[in-house]
Amino acid sequence: MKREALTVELRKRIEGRLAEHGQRLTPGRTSLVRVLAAARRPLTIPELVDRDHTLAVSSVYRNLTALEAAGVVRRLLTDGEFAYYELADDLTGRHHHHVVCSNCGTIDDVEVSPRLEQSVVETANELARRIGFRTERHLIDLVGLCNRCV
Amino acid sequence: MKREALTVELRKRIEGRLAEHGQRLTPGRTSLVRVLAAARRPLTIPELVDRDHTLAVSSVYRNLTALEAAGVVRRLLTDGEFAYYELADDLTGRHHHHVVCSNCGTIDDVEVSPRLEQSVVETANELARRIGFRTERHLIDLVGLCNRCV
DNA sequence: ACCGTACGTGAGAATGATTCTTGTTGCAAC
DNA sequence: GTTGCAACAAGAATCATTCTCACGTACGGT
Repeated sequence: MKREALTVELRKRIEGRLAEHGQRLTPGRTSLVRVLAAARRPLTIPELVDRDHTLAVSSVYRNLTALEAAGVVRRLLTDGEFAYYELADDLTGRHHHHVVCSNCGTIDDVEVSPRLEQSVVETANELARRIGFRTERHLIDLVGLCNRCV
Repeated sequence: MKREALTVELRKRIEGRLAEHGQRLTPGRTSLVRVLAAARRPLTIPELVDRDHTLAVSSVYRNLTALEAAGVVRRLLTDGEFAYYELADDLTGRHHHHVVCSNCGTIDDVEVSPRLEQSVVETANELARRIGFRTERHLIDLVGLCNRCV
């Protein structure tokens, strides 16, 4: 298995966020971030363990929870049997959404048009006025058939 | 507990969809649809059982699965402990999305601007051309704080 | 450098939402 | 009325996730 080191800058930013929550960037957490960064799409816990057999399942769950609390990773909303995890947008610098295949269940990253993003922001503002909802983030998933399943 | 009958038309359409899948609209299923129609927001299984104590938990799970396969109800993507269910958009005639409170977990229905819907359709078309993904439906969730939790 | 404390770890047990199993009931068609 | 099949209820089984616990390890004060 190829193990590219994280860039120094990325490591520093992650350490900072964990420190704000009184947590450290340990080897196990570093491995998780490395695997997630290499994948470029959300992964399930079994997929994470498959890609790095030094990871212990119980520690993966615990560390993903800690990383999520620190805003380093995000757990996706899914209805499948496994939870999916990915690096936070603001760490990768790639704000993105997902296409979910309703046949094989695979999730892939996609970036969408600025026009769509702008429409979402306008909608969030309108809802704040109308029902007092304060939007923190949004989620756009396109559900359908991937090119392999069509 | 107030039990409004379903409109004759709605009942007919649901019976039709179930029939296409070799299933019947039984009393248990009718109760589920009635409770969901009255709620006007997605409900969890415990909430469903709370609102109609004649429902048996195991039957609720089975019947919701059958109703979902027939396209009568939809199971939402969530990361909480319970699954949420709602009536399908094309039965209620109200295409809508959701605002999810990140504090209390409540999910409410919202309708969004035609401009936003149009942007999503354009994005779906572009993805079909670019990566061969055939979009069947989309999902827009705004995650943040509801007016009670702000 | 040396501890003490607190956090991190990994293996396995416990939890609990969901699904499966079993035996029974009720409708429909002949 | 009887045969066949879907639907039913209750409880057991499943299995992703969380918890427990005993051990290891890094940091801070001295």
